[in-house]
Amino acid sequence: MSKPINDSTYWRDFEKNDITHSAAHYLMAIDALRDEYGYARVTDVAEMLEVSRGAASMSISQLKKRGWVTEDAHRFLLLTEDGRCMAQLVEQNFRILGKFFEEVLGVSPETALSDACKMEHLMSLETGRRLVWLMRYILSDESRAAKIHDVMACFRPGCESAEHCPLCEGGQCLTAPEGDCEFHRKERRKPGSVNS
Amino acid sequence: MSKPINDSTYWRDFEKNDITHSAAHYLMAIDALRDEYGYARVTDVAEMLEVSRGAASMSISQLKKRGWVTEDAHRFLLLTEDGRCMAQLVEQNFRILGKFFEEVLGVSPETALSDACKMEHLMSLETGRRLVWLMRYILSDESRAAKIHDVMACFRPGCESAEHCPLCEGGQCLTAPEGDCEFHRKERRKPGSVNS
DNA sequence: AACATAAGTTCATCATAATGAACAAAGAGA
DNA sequence: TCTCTTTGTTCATTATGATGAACTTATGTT
Repeated sequence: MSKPINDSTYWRDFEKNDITHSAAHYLMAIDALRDEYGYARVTDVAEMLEVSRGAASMSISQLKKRGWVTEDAHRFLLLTEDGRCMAQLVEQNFRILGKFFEEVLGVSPETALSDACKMEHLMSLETGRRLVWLMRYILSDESRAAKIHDVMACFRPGCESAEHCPLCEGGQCLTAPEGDCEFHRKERRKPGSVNS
Repeated sequence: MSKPINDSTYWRDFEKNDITHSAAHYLMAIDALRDEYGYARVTDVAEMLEVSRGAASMSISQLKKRGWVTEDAHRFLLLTEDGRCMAQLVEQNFRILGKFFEEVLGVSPETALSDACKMEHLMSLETGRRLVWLMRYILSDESRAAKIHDVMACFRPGCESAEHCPLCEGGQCLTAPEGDCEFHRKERRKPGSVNS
């Protein structure tokens, strides 16, 4: 088994992640509600996330057991130090990924935010910080930023459009073959999709 | 609700993703096994992924129902056109993210591969293609690549070490506050971790 | 033919995360 | 006080994805 992709030392990391997508959004909802209204109740969280009150109640009681959520003097929901830490980490990752996808890669805001939201709780602190470092470098110089934007503006999917590809030459080609499967047909039907 | 992070139009996209992390690895395992040995059976897949035969059997029967897996003339597992398409897409995303994290951001191989593996099935085709485009630009010129590597080599977490931060000035600071919570304490204990 | 091993499926069980219905408790108004 | 609404919890159910045990159905070997 030479291919590392199914290496059992990490393909199950997904399950052992510090926080689930769902839990992250419950924490962020409590944070956002307290920010906006000064308090957060089970019903408010349920409404914000558009889940049933039952689901919110059960999920939040799990978060309490994990020590991420408590109640304040008025019995309103409150993030603990650990809970706020997790929420901020995930929110930060969301902003980092969203900004990178949209402002550096030039992905449509729709797709950028959707992708960022899916990946936000899975990116490690180290990777997130380094991505910020890269963005800070790229965007710190006007002409450098402009050059990147120019390059990304004439983005075309596929290898053919590139005169010279340092990626393919250095190993495996990283351009997905445009197959005639269900997925690519759906992709081509998308409004505003960029396809060769 | 001005914050888009909990916007219900996309926080549930996570559940509605085309493929689950688990399903992606079953497909990739079948692909890898056929590549290496010319055939793939339920037991081989179970062994490769280190799951029980029962789990593999049930998961694979789901993949058959979805039309991603069939059997060949010898009753060995075989990816359909759609199945191979999904597998290749996810593998491509894994390679793209892994290469980006490791070779551009300078993340440790361990973390780079773990992060890539978690995110591989969630990155859209558009974002993946654009990330390849960016990498091709960055790595196509020797001095440009060297400059990026220099910049990333002197990476330090936190804002303080940067003289000038175009990210913070343009909006919200993207550097996660170094809180004293369970998560950051664990992070600091990691061997080889980069912390201020 | 008889027996052992290998391969694959099915079942009971568990965990997460959702729904909707039922129910309990707390407040508000006539 | 009685009633109605809001709030929150619990329960039965569903779906996914895992385990381990039991079981069936090959495939060999002597």
